[in-house]
Amino acid sequence: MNIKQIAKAAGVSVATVSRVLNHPESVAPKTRDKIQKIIEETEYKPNWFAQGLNFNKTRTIGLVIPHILNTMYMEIAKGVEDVAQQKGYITFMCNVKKDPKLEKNYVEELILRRVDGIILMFSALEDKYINEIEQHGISVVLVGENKDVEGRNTVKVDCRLAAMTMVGHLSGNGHKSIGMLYGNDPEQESRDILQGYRDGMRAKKLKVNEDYIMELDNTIEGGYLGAKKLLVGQPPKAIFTSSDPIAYGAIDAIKDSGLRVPEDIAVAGFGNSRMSNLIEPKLTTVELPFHKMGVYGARLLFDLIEDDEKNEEEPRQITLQTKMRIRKSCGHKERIGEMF
Amino acid sequence: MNIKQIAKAAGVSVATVSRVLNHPESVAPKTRDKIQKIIEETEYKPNWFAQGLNFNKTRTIGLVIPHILNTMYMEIAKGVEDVAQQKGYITFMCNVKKDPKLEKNYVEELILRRVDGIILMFSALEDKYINEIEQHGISVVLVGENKDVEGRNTVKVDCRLAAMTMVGHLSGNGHKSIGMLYGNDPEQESRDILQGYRDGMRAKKLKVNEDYIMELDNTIEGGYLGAKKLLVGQPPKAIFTSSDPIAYGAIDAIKDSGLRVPEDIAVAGFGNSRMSNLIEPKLTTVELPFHKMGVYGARLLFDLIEDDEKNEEEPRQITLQTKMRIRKSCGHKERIGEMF
DNA sequence: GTGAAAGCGCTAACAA
DNA sequence: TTGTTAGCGCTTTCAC
Repeated sequence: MNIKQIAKAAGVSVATVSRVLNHPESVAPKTRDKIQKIIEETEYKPNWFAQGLNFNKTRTIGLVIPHILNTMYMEIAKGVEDVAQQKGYITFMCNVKKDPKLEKNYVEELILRRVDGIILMFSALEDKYINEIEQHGISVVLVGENKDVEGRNTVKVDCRLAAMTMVGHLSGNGHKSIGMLYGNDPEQESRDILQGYRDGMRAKKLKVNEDYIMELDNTIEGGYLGAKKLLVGQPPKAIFTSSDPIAYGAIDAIKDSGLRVPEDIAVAGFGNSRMSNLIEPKLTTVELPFHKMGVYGARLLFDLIEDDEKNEEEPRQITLQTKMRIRKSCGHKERIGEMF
Repeated sequence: MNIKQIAKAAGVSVATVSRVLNHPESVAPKTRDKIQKIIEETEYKPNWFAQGLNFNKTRTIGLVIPHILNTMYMEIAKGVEDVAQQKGYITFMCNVKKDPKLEKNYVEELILRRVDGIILMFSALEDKYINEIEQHGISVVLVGENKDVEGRNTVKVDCRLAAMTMVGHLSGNGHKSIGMLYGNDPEQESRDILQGYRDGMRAKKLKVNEDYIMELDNTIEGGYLGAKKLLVGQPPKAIFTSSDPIAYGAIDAIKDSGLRVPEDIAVAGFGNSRMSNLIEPKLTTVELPFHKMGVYGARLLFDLIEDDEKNEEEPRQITLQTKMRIRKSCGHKERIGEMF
């Protein structure tokens, strides 16, 4: 079923049908009704390619996700998708599996498919490459990027401050020697957390023992192995980790060594993933506003897409704040439940 | 940059450029090389809409996901995407949030965008509607659907058998009164598990106490509340649940009541989600081959897409088997670790 | 081996 | 208010 057949059936020209589709007010009510009726009856839908060829708009956005099996990322994705859907856009979710080459491939596909905008989540893409995307007339928003990118639209979280606060909290619980297990990924975020840890220690005038700082895989296994190393000799009284999975691994390792959490060693994580109040003991952690990041990122993107002038304006950098989730694992003296 | 400019730069007609793109062997090597060089230099990429208008193929598939925050679904999605990506296809992941109306909307968008095929995961779509999709020349594969659909290409899991086996295992551990908490969703799967439970009880000649069977929300909270109800009066010695989250909730409830798992009440789940070997006690559960479901589903779909004859053949129904994950929560007498 | 031109389905400028 | 037609960028048939 194409526009020609509709026109024929209605006894009008294709132009009139096209008008009914795009500027219905410019068609005589009688003609319009007649055509609309036929369109409904036949369930005619304009050919998407033909429309694209004329409009060069697709009502489609691309969302580049580091890894779809990671619920944190998917919460951001949901935020993006919630907004997109409400706007009547459809979203290409690309699982780049933390592979920069794959990410590039996907972005090229997105450009090819003429998406109206792209949201890059914790992207590994070089700056000049992002420029290339924009040269194709595609708006770009970076979400969850903590790198100091200038001249870009970004949504980020102040991880350094969050880490500082958590160290302050651990110190407030009486812990003086605090170890730090941080992941190698997402790179910038981990670095910021590490920096926050150092800043927090300094703020509380605590001595940083470099042997207590360890870089490892951002996985449960990574946390397990890292904590095991920390446990030989004189372990710290508290361990702060740059992600919840690392904390789970650490807790497992501590238990396996016959020690108790938090009595012997306190643990605090970062991310507030779903299971953090399921494990024993429930995990004290930093809650990141994942869904919100997606929502804000998407709104920013649609602002750019729908309002061309916005593209000329100064890029916006939105910074979101975190929340502390005080549970049992950090050895808080009064169990006050969850703190907001 | 378009084909005309390339043609001009090479001093040939657009037809020749098009030939180099689509049937390079039909062009004189000298001309071909020259054109190819220009194409590379200019990084020319054919306009996707124009190509679509001619080919009516998009190298794109649609994947309809019940909910992207559920890791199980995303594991299936990853399986699909792994295959798609390897085939050079890009995947539209649609998060339908278990809303049939939204699902329909999304499918319509996919049809509009002329995807080459659609994979429906635990779909709520009516049969006649799936027929409509196929009438648009789009191949459809159902994944994770246990409903008895005839004449469709499907990949499913034998949940009934898995549930039977698990009941057998619990019985083998000496439990005679076994309760069943089953979710209301995914509908068919839950029903199959319930059926497997009944069949398993019968096979072991155990009496089914209808008060021990309860339908509830497939969430941690649902499991918690359901188990609480079971705990008043004379509770069963073992609880089997139709999903891991329900089991987590149940374990939490049992602990909260001052009872121990598995000493007082054993628990077994279904699904083997990530955290099931993190919680205390580690959860005995049924592992579903999620990733495999996605891979097989995608392969089936690409068979249909790439080989038109296959569409005429008898639809294929692939049934995958599950694995038992025996851990601590079921009170297995000899702690043999995980059984495969 | 290559070019001219028709056609894919649609939109919009221009004419009537 | 409506119709005619060029054009969007490409593929392919038909001549040469």
